[in-house]
Amino acid sequence: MANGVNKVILIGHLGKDPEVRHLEIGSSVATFPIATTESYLDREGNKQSMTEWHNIVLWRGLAKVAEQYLKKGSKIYVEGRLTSRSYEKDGITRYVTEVVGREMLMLDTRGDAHPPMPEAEHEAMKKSTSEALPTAPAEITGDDPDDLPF
Amino acid sequence: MANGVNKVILIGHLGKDPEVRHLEIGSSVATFPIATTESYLDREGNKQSMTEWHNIVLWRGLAKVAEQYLKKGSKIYVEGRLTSRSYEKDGITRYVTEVVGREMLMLDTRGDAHPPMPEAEHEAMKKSTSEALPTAPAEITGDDPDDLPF
Amino acid sequence: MANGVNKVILIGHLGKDPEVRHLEIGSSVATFPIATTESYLDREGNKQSMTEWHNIVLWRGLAKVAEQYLKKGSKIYVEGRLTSRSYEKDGITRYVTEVVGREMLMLDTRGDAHPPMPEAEHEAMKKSTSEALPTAPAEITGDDPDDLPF
Amino acid sequence: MANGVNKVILIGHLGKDPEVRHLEIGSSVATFPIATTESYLDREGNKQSMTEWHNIVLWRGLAKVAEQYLKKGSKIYVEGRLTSRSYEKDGITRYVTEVVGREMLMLDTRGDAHPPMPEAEHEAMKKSTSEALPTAPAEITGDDPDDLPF
DNA sequence: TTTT
DNA sequence: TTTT
Repeated sequence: MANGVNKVILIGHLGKDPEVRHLEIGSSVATFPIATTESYLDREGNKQSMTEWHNIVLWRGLAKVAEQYLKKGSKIYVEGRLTSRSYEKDGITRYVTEVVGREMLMLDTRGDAHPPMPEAEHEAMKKSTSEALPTAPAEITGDDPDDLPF
Repeated sequence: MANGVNKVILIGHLGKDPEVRHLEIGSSVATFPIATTESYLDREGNKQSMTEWHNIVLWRGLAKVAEQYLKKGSKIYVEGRLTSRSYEKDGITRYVTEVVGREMLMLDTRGDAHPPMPEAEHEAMKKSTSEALPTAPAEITGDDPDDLPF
Repeated sequence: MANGVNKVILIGHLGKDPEVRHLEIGSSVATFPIATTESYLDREGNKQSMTEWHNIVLWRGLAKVAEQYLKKGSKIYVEGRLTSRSYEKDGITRYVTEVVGREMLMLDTRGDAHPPMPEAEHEAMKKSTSEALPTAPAEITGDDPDDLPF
Repeated sequence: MANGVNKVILIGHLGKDPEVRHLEIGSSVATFPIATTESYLDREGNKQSMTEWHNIVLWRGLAKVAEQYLKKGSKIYVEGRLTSRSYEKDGITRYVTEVVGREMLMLDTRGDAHPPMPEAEHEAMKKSTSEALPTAPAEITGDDPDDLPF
């Protein structure tokens, strides 16, 4: 039952170029690691930093943006959900935890090429018509159910 | 340009019953205040608490859930976006800041009636078909563009 | 370099009672799994749900609250950071991803006992003295202004 | 009762240079507006964007960083809490909603000067000593363990 | 291994 | 009043 919340928010740098796979279905998926580094001062007042690595998975539109615009070193914001899965390797069950991105922002202000349109996960928001009503919602919806590969 | 993030996460209690309006278009909107209370110990070790009031706005499916299941005192989780708007009253321009909810969870564990189905903003997630691939995305998409009034 | 963000927000239920260890240093640590369940409707309109399991780690004050008040089935909100670590087992390097909680809220509205004081991670908030100033900050600080490095 | 959550996460650009006040107490406060812009495609496939303006308030160390490094146009990440307050002006009670920042990150990758040390709100993190234990916490604490009430 |  |  939807009585749960599963939300991850990260800002970090890609540790590698994205690996992108184009699926028969017409969908795409990009995977890459990002490092998030938080700094602090230790007891002696020395600067310390904590770096964590995260496996990021982006689907569809976000995968395509990743393929075209992200590379090792790129700085991004990702909002998504935590997932874990297991797989067999050498007869041993191994576990991987990944962050599946729902939103992604590129944070490099370099004069690089830019995506034609910022992306939420293969989605486009609709124009709202709220007039004198309370603030209209920021819908994020699909334009056409047919472009949803599921 | 979609280089921005605007996210609010609240857990609090309704200060009043929701006011719900059913719009001609077939859509609905619910508004109500919630109080979020954070506690802390002051310098003397006394317990202090900080309460803030927030104007919540829910549209469509979430408005209907609010109408049916929320009332003064209900405890909820809301994730949404901050918006501000102005209006004239007595010849004076006034400003209101509201939180437009994208997701809402009811947190009362009382034996009350429950919504038939948890709601993201008038949306239903689609079944994903990811097989042996990296963790599949948790899509939140509209089932039918026609039920979107904007 | 503190140019990173690493934030996780979860609402879910404990899959087991917390395991608590009291360390020589006088500190405590509690660990337990929680399940977050998100629901959605698939293409055929059937209800589907996605459950993910997360390893939660709570330190100090939060560990003590967990020890006293949490048990299998308890519903909680946790805000924290994602961390991964490796360990050897049977000559194989294994990886674990955990969520180290910075804030925790108990969400059970049952008539159970409650913690005497809500806890942020071994912190107490200060009374603020802001009067006619912009909204006072919700400080989370140590007890002694002298240990504030700015 | 700490049964509440009040969290705001924004990424946007400063609309003006920060206004900084240095208080007698030795503290500082910076205020400035930021715009968050989210983009989307409307039904006709035209690009639309939604911009919201937010009043940001930063205290102490964060105020000093703002004073030194932020200016009109700067891009930042802010995590904080929503607050509202009222004031009288021309005999009329007016309301303001502000976001009091707990964490701030500068997101400009321009070759500008950088703050000596990233800042959380007047806090310094401790070096953790967790070794063979579960992932150590990313403490944000005062400098003196004795001021930890647990 | 949780919950509705 | 910002930015791309």
